[in-house]
Amino acid sequence: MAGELHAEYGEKSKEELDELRVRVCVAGRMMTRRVMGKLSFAHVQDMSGQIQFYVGRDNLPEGLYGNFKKWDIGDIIGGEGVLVKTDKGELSVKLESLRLLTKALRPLPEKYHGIQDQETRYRQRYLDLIMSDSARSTFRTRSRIVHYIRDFLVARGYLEVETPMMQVIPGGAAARPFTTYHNALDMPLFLRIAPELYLKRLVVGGFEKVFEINRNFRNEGLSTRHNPEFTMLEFYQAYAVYTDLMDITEEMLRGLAQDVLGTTLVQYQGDQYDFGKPFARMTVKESILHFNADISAAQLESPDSARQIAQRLGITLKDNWGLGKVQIEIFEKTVEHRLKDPTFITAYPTEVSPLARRNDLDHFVTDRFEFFVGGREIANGFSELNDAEDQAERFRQQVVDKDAGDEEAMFFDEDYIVALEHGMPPTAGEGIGIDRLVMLLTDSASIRDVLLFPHMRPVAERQTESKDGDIAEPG
RNA sequence: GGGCCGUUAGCUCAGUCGGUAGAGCACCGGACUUUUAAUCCGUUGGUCGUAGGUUCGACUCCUACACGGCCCA
Repeated sequence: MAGELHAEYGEKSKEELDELRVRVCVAGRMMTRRVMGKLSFAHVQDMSGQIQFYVGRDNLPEGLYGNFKKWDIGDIIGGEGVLVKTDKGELSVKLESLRLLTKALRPLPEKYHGIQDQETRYRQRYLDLIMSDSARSTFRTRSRIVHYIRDFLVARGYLEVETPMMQVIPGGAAARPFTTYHNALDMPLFLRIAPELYLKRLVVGGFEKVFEINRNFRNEGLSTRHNPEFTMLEFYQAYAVYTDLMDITEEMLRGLAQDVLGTTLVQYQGDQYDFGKPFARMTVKESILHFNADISAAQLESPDSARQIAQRLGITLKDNWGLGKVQIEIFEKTVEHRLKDPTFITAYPTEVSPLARRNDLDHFVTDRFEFFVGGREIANGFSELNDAEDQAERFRQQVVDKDAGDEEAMFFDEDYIVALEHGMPPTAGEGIGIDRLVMLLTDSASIRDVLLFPHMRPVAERQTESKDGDIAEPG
């Protein structure tokens, strides 16, 4: 592999290499070619990097050099020869044999500027990967992030599991699902919006530490932060509370940044966030007061004045919204985008947390947190609601909201209630959006830059596609 | 859903006041035994996103639509 050759022999001098006579065999895509009569140079790229081929006519079998000159940039070629240093000091393979392995029928993008068109980069990702170091690097980093998280959890005794992607009742989040249909069973099915309720069934079953890294599907618009399918980590731990998960999250993200970036200083879109320092922690209410000097605690706790504040902020209120929902709207409007440094926000209203356990001292809020960095939500976790009767009541409220027109409200999941009735130990669980985490750690502005194949609207059908004789033009 | 910007050769981009389209790279032919976006000479390459409209004449002006990007909800 090209990269390995550079690592092992890159520092050797011309003379040392001549003495060693290292024979190598390298294959890859021809990225550049410089023909100077009877001698040519070409760069060949494989997964590990590039290496230069030194192609001399007189070193190759009769006639081969003439063929080589006919091949194109983009062709896949394989060569065998000895390692040398050129006069300019570049490690190269002085070829003694050379083969065309795969012919490229279409040319590569322009070599100097690369692909400038975002659309081409997304629609033809293979070209982006051929041409762009930074694209390759982003997806390597993504893989490394997922591996780190998996190792981190497995090392702490969590069991990796897979739960249904197709669900009879989509649950575990507030979102519109995709629907599909099972012909043999003659019934509708939903692509999952979250694995949460299944993972908690596993905790009921005695798998006390479980996690899943997999795709969720939400039927929403597309944006620089939203793709219809995206990757989520969810993990659950019995006999833990939400503050335990905050500690684990902090440890994991700090170690992750160190592993992936080599530092705990995260550079994102011109800003820098220090994952080495303890993460800030404050409640929803505290954060609203902190960022809104003109709002008092008393105003925030009175339904009437809270609604007035929301209206003043331009929030369109709905009649069935309670105080908790109004507070969260104020939070999202005035606080969320300002949470630049790593921050845990806690004490989310029960009204907007239908799966979270109520706080023992204040039933208005739950033992829940969300984690923010760079003004974006990265994680959401809480002590799980394991009281079957309370959960049933919360589902009933969701159904009321759904009937009132809230398409993101949850369904009543009777089967899940039955599971809870069998007894779920006190448990804390958390979800982390992998794509947003990858964006953060790869300094990517759009979620499309961290998805190999982001969802794109199909290009319009070409009318000129079939021109074989369906319309007879007068000759 | 709203606003702004973009769509011209395979790729990256120019295109003046409305007068039938240019460059570099790639491709094709030629020269060249130490190049690094190699260089030099020559050639080839176009439904100007789509459909209408205005005009003697539209890449250019107008309208609608498609796709994409960014911002906002």
